[in-house]
Amino acid sequence: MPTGHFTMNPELSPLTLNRLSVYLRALRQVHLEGTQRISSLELANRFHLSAAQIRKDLAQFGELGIRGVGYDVGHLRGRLEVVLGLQREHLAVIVGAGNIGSALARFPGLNSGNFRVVGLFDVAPNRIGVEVGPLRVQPMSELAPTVAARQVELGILSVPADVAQENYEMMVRAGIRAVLNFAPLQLREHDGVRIKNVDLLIFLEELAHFLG
Amino acid sequence: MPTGHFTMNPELSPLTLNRLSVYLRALRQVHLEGTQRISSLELANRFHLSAAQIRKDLAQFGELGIRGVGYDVGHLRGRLEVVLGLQREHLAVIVGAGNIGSALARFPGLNSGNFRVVGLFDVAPNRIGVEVGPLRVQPMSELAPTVAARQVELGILSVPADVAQENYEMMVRAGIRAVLNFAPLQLREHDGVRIKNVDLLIFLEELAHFLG
DNA sequence: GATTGTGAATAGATTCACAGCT
DNA sequence: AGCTGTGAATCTATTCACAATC
Repeated sequence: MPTGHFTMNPELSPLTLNRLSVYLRALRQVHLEGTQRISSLELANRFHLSAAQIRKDLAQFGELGIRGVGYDVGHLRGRLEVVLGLQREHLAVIVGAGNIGSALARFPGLNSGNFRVVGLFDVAPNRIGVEVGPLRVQPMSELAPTVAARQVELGILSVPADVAQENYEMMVRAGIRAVLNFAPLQLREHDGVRIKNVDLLIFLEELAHFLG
Repeated sequence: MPTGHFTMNPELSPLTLNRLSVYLRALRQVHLEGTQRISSLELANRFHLSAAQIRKDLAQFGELGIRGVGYDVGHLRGRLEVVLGLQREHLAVIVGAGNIGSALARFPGLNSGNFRVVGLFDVAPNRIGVEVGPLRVQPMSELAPTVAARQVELGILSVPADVAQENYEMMVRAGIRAVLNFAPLQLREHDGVRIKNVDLLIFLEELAHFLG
């Protein structure tokens, strides 16, 4: 299987990227069950996806499947992990030790496999030092040193909206490379420091629309 | 019928719906600042949106703006609130009083304005009765009575993946109308009980892709 | 003069359907 | 015989550009 080309990102659309994550999750489950091979149709049926779309999505990374047979689960899984940048562990810090930040610090999903939270920061003096799951809340002054020392790539921003922009800027200056933003506002993005917004109210509002 | 046409949902696409929420948030902010009128261009510039798209999105609800002038902020805001089903308060319950569920129960954003959490449920006997913000954790047996008595419409599902489907089914049977799902799996959706998935790991995976 | 609302143009995403491998 | 990979067709979304309106 010639895997020479496409080491450069072929500029995936957000929709495709999202689906690749879904495929990866499905493949990991199938892999755990011991299945060696799976066809696009089986995958589609089991996980309510579109077989044609699975093939189109995957085909852009070369010929990953075997015609007449299907996909090798382990191989495809590995390939998607590389595409999604999950072949190694990524370190993250959380800024904002309120409800959401503290919950995330304790959330096992964020501390197993591909991601690990190595710091939890807050401005409030009365929060500093408090133990939250495996972490202790640290003052903001320790953000930049931590990021530099441990080569932290990801920042999780869980502060109130009115201080979110300045906290984002601090993350940028500290050397963070990408930010997951829980504050309900549109941050002004700095070059090279990508933002992914997670706005719980917007999710609820979308549901509310269907309630009429 | 007070507002004539389009009381029936004109079947908005998820992308449009998402943007309408963003517009509403922007308008609320502008409204608070006391601004009476705003043009699509001003809105676009301030919030990094596309003016043409704002106009196209809004135009499907009739002629909401005034040519040569712009949009009346208060009127447009009200209109979007109706479209998004936010003209009244929606009650919600949380099933799963773990990290995420407890954080959401305490999250002020979910308890002000258009949404109110009126119940927090869990199976674990040692969690029952624990105070979490304004709520006490209740046993699952009280879910259906609560939903029925208070006409709860929204369910927030924050349980582990392996019990998510059965807890979703319980919500459906209890009479919940729409579910925000934090469990990392694809639920089998029942007719009329819409699901919105919020998968934190998928968000991180999308960011990881850009870290290479 | 300014700004909306909109048809036409463009770009993008999904589905179809089948040639080409195994 | 079965399933992938893919060009063509379709569907959807976005942007353009300007006539209609204030």
